[in-house]
Amino acid sequence: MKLLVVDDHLLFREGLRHILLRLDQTVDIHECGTVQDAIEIAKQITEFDLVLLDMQLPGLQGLEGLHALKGAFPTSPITLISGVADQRAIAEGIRSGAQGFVSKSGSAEDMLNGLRKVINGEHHIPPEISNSQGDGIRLDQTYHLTPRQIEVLAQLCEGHSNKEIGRTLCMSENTVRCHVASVFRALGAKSRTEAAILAKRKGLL
Amino acid sequence: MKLLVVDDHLLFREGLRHILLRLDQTVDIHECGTVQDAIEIAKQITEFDLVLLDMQLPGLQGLEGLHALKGAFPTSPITLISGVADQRAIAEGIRSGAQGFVSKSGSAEDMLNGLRKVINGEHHIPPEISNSQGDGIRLDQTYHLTPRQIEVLAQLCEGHSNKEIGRTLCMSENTVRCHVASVFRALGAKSRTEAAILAKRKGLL
DNA sequence: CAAAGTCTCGTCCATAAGGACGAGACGATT
DNA sequence: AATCGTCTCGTCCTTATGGACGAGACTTTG
Repeated sequence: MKLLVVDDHLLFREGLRHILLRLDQTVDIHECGTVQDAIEIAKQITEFDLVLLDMQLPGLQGLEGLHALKGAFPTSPITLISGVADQRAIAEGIRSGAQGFVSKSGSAEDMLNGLRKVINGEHHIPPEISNSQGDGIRLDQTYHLTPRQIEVLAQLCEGHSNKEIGRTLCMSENTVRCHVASVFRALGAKSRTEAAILAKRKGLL
Repeated sequence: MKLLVVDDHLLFREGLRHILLRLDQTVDIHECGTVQDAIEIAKQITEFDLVLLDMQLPGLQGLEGLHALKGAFPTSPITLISGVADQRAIAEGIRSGAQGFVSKSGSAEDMLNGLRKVINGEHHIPPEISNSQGDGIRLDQTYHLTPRQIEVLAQLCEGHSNKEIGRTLCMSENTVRCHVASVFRALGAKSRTEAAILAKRKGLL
């Protein structure tokens, strides 16, 4: 069984290797640190039984990385790994063709069960995430922020003024105000300082 | 030998455990996912030979977490772990009393060498980081803030307005402004959002 | 095609924030 | 006793912030 692990943390890959050995004694584990490296590997090996992709990577990252990887390994099932269980990103990942998702925070058993399902051709999403999408029981607030709002929020979190944000993002100060107001509504913040704190605390960037 | 690993990713902890076993066959590894949990552990076990702290954690995070952990284990050497080698954060961590730093991206051998140094009472900073700062980490920037200024800054970091701060600290809004202005001068901040970020980043509270 | 969402920019207005002064009260230091 | 630092509060002023509208252009979705 051929596996590919794409994660920039060597130590994490080493830990993962120990876990993956419990899938099957004959596993053949290939590793790399970036999507770019994975695409290089694709020139030699065109198919894996499973590709594990970290969502936080240098270079091609998140969903972009997923799309690139799908192009490199069109027939291999891809499972996403992430430290932060961002529901929206996961949902979009599945919609973009990922076969499953496992959390870095979960137990080794949870991970192995999920990966076995994916190898068998099923999909896998941790119940605590799919539940909150199904019943609408949102335990931890998933915020809907548009791309532009996130850019503005990022600048705001650096302590920049509306005028400065407008300059760096090439939009009028009025438009910045508009996005800032939307962000405040979305986060329930009363001031930019509060928004910055919430953004950092909730890991919205 | 008693070790404590504070990292929210169970899988990473499991990987780390395999690495740490190579330090010493008799290691007694304790684990938890947050600084809050670590403080709970401190009620039973007050001293470790080494505490490993991830800098990206939910809840108490970064330097704030480090300060809290220093309080819980005042006599135990603390080594920071991070996926991103942020020189500034590392320098401030060392300045705040951490004994060393190891990168998640490094090899297992690098990590073990670093940890051995820390256990032996030395400091450890990866050469690629200390080099780029020249001949070591400079222990600079000590901000002089009066007690009242710190109280105001703490409220400011909660996202409160001058009026609110005045109410909670029993002083006029004018006096709050005065203290805020002093804090800005002391930190070199241009806005309250920037001051809040700096205060959190430098661990001034 | 139509509807919905996003991004853009504008106006008007009230309030908050921030800078630059002065000044009195209080305690500790010299 | 005199000085220094801190805390307190005030005024005057400019700028920044935030809320509440409308409205056109553009893309995506149904």
